[in-house]
Amino acid sequence: MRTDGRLARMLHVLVHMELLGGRKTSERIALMLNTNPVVVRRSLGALRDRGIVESEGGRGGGWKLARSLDEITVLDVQRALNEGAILVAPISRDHPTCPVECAANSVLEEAYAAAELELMTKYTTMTLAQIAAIALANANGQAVTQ
Amino acid sequence: MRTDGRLARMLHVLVHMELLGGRKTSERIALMLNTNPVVVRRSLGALRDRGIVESEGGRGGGWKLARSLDEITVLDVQRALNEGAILVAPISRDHPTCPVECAANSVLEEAYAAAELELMTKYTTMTLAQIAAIALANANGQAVTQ
DNA sequence: TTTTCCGAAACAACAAATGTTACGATATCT
DNA sequence: AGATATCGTAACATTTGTTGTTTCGGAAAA
Repeated sequence: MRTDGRLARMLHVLVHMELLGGRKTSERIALMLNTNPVVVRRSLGALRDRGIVESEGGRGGGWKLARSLDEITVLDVQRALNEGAILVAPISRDHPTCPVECAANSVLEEAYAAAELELMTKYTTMTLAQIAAIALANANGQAVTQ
Repeated sequence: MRTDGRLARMLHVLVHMELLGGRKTSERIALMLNTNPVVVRRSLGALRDRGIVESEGGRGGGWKLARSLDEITVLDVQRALNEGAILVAPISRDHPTCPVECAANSVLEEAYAAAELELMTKYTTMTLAQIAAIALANANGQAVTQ
C-alpha cells in the first residue's frame, strides 16, 4: 500500500512557506512537492478549515500561514488531515462473536493504543518551528528555499 | 486501503488450533476465518517457514501447531508474516535533498520509532497462551470452538 | 476584459491485501 | 492401481484509499 504522505508533505510545505514568506500559489507549492496543484489544494484546503493556513483566490492570490510556526504542532496538522486515530489496529472481523477472535483483537487494540499514545506525545510536543530549526541546522549554510 | 488482517487472523486461528487439537485442513480453517483455503495456505505457509506450524499434504493432511501456545509470542507471528518494520513512518520523498523535507521526515521517523518500540514491547511479552486465557475468560462457559 | 488564482467535480492510475479459479504433487484409503 | 483428499502454487480479479490529471466555474486584480 502506498503510505499516506500527506502529513509529511504538509509539514514540509508549511516550513517552506514560513522561510519564503508571503503568499504562495498552488502551482509553486506543487513544484516543492513534485506533484500538481490540485493535490496541493486538497491538502491545504483541509489545513485552512482548521485555521492553519489561509487562501485567497484571484490574481495575486495563493496560500499563506495563519499562525506562526511555533503555534503549529505536528498534531495540529495531523488532525486537520484526519480526525480519526493515527494508527489503526489491524484487527479481524471474520466472526465478531467468536471469543477467540475478540481476545486476539483486544490484545492488538491494546498494543496499538499504547503505540498511538507514544505518537501523540511526540506529535503534541513537536512544533513546526522545531522542524524549521532542524532544517536550518542540517542545511549548514546551503540554501533551504527552492 | 484495507488494513492488513493477517496477524489478527493468524492469532485467532492458532488459538483455535490448540483448543480444537489435532490436524486442521485449510478448508476447515477457512471457515473459521470466513475466507477460502488459498488465503489460509498463504499465511499459514509463512508461519510454517518459521517453525510455528507444520503442514502435511495428502489425504488426512492439514495443519497443526509445532509448539505450544506459551512458546509463541505475538511477535513470532508478526515476524513470520512480515520481516520488516511493523509501523512505517509516512515520510515523503519528493525532494530527497531538501533539508526541510529531511527535517520533517526525521521527526516522523523518530515518533514512529518510539511507537514501534512500544508495539514491540507488547508483542514480545504477549503469548498466544495469554490470548487463549482471555478468550476462555470472555467465553464464560460458552463454547469457544466452532 | 483579460489574466491569475482557488474550488470542486470527475475519473484514471496505482499499490497491497484479499478473493477466486485452476491445476499439479503427494499421501492415504479401498 | 485407482480414487480421494490435501497442500503448493500460479494467475488473475476485486477492493479500497491516496495520488495524479483534466476540466470546469468563480473571484480578484491588472
